[in-house]
Amino acid sequence: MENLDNFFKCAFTVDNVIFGFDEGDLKVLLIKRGEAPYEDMWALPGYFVYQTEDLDSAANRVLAELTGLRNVYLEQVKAFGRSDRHPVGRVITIAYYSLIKISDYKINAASIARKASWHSIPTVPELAFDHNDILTACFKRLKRRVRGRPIGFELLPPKFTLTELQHLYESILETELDKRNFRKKILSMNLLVDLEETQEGVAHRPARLYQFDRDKYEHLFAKGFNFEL
Amino acid sequence: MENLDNFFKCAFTVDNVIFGFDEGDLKVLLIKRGEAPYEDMWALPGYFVYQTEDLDSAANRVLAELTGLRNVYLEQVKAFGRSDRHPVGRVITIAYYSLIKISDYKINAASIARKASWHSIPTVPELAFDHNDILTACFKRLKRRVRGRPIGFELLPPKFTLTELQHLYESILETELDKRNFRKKILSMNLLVDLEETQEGVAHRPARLYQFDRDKYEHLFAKGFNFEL
DNA sequence: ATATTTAGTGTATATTTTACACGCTGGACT
DNA sequence: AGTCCAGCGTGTAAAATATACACTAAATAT
Repeated sequence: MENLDNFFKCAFTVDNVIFGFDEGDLKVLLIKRGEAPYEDMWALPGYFVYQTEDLDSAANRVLAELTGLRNVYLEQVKAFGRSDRHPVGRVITIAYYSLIKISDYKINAASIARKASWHSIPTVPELAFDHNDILTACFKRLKRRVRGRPIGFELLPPKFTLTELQHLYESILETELDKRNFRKKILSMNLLVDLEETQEGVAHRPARLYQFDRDKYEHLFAKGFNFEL
Repeated sequence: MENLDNFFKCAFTVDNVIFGFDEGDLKVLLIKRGEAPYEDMWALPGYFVYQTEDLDSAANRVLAELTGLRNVYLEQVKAFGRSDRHPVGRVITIAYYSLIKISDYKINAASIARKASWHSIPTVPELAFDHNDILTACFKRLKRRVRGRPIGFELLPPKFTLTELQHLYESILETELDKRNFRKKILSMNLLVDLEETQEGVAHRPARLYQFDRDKYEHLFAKGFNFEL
């Protein structure tokens, strides 16, 4: 460890599975590759880690470049490093996933240039490199995490209905939930503020709007409270 | 991604948190550094990943070199890559933890040369590099994993008593468990074979010995069964 | 024989999870 | 104005699970 004998020309990248939720569906942002290898295939957004850059910063950078968003939920999942995973050289990638409010996603020059678009999770096509493996690992992590941390709200607009929240959980957990039991449980945590407003412009009885009380959660969490759905 | 512009001289290593269980205590195998940086400090066993080597293979290699053991439980946790984490150059490390039966640990030339020794988790000293962070992350992962997968058995000899098993869980979860409830739960899964043997040479009523039925677990798991303690 | 140490066992209570159906409310349509 | 439609909002009983708890049994040591 004390010398440079074992340093060689190699690279590491970060790949970021960017999740969004829209039209009752969990989606992931993919980009169309414009060059070999894997030209014209869909791939996860990723880029090289600069020499003096922390991994988390690199992941945030990739996210900001593509979506214009900062300070969003971002979590490292693991490293992927099969020695043959990249045809050009030895490239290890560190996989992250992030959760964004799809309505905040800003189409910018980079996202146009890289032909970014949203794909429903259940119908993601074959991806470049080992990106299907990476996506699977990140989705699995999200599935686990969402039950023990109140991160689902990262995917919803600030005001949401309980039905929207339920559909979000159903998409992520890939299961159906009972409406009454879901509401009982989520409301019993007292982390949602009833805004005493209702939806507008819907062709049926409008639902109440709620907001997640982050401060209250942080406070309870510090005292040992555990979110659990 | 298509060219080598972003390749630079760097390195990646694997660091392996090797857990063992002995005398009712969860332990970790540390080595005493023989050279700068961090000379004479305790550190996690780790080494460079060779240019054509998979990450998992490298982690297994580190483990085998030090302990002589192969085919043991090994799980990647995450990458650590603060740009200043290594004083000599840019070194990203991939953290693994492994679970071994401490009685199988073979003291060999490498472990003598690297001055390897076991340390109780609660009293681990300050470590080189960011190795305390790595240890913490791996321990946390183990804590979560051990409740949802039957991996605790990896740390015990093939024949064990229920009290030993309970103490193992107590060390990992850092909590006390109720003897009757623990037994009820673990036995109700029907994954333990009662060997109809008892301990020998103990100065008290000898306990029954059990064995984990791995085949049965695999079979049940394939059918959707979930271990849960 | 008796003291010491750890093994092994069951029940009652509290808590959590699950299953389940109908009236309400607003807009859309005619 | 009346009716239709779609999705909202609500409570209870039964089942399953988790928790709390204390004594007798079996071996060695003295």
